[in-house]
Amino acid sequence: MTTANSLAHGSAQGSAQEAGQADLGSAAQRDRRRRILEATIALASKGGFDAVQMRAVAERADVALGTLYRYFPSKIHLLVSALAGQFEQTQAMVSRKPVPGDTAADRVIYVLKRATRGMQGDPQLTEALTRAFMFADSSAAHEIHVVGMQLTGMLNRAIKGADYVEGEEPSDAEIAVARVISDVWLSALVSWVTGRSTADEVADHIETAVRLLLR
Amino acid sequence: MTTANSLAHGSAQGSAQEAGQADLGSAAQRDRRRRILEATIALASKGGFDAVQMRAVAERADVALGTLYRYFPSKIHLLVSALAGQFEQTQAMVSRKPVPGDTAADRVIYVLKRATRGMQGDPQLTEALTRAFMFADSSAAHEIHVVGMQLTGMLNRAIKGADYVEGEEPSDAEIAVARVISDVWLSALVSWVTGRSTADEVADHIETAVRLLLR
DNA sequence: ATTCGGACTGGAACGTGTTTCCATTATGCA
DNA sequence: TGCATAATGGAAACACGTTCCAGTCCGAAT
Repeated sequence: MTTANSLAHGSAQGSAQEAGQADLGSAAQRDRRRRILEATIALASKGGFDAVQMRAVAERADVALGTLYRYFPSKIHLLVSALAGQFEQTQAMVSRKPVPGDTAADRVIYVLKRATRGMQGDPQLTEALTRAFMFADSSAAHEIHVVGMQLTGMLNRAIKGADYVEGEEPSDAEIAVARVISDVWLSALVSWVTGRSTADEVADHIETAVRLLLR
Repeated sequence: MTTANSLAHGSAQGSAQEAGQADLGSAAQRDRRRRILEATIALASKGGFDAVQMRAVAERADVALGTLYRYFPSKIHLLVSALAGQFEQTQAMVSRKPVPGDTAADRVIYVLKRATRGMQGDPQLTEALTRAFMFADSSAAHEIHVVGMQLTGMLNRAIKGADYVEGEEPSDAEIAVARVISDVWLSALVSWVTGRSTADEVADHIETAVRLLLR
């Protein structure tokens, strides 16, 4: 019996099947949650972080402001959850076929460039999600951890390439490399989002870093 | 407890231009600026990002709110400028003697661990400055760039060790490595600030990354 | 000394994230 | 079916970053 409000964040817990989202009790609740995240993405996509205003999200999702806050305890939680959702979606698409490339470096670069291009295709959305991720404080540690795991998981799959096996644990060295790469990727994303780097510079920087790390 | 305040390069006085920050004309103005940054550090040190409230800073610095905004156009600008000041101070202390260590990796690790320990000694201040840095948008691009340069400059000096020469430009490869390392350091700092990593994990992660990059 | 222009003060006011409260509506259980 | 409880809607209120304005102070030019 989930006590009262386990519906808050959409993450792990209940075990359950369904890889990602939380299992909300009723279909109506699942639907509200979906509408909220949908509205969040739509507003972020149109106007970035500042355009994701809680009143606007609530109105667009057709829920009361108080309800929105019951589902997501802050704007940051909301946006980071949305980021996790987007990631999951991307991962589902990517993980259908093995990553192309002959070396680990090639595969990682392929994956990252693809992801980067995807994000650059919707700059406002990327700005909103990235800034939320970076601004998050410890109260959103759990949501952030979920995203971090998605990211390093994706990288580990790319590093292993065809040798990748579902349950297999990566070695410590592999984990370390994946973490460093995701650090670089996030920093690069931030610098792009804040207008300090161009898309090309981001791509170059990531490629350089990966080749330094996977040699 | 870093309680900074000697960030104004003492000379600058008379008239001239002085490379660094805009040097405000009158002594009273320089003093206001100093008081503001001092108040910012004090409040941040006591209660972190949230405690740096613009009204509180203004009151503590004994200036009107409007004046505070004339000196620093937003809370983010204020905090990132404070960060630059702290950095400058650290650098001034560190740059007196050459960095110890036989290899580039050792020197870089030495410098980063020292800096990291310094920041961990005042967690609230670090949280405030780090989150401001990460949340900054393009309007603070200039302030951020200053900090980035300080950081990569510090790293380049550590990489070169005794061979370091003031005016000499680092090679592209060196710049790339320094940037990757600073990316890792910032990410590690963020994860520590948000409670996702312990201080030891941060130290380990940085050491691992540096050894991967400088081998 | 007077005047002029810009900087400073004090305070009100606005926007948006967040909290709070209560009436109303769903939901599940006996 | 009727009731107890939880969830939701609706709206006001609060907190803090930010903006604005009217009046005051100060130094420089006349």
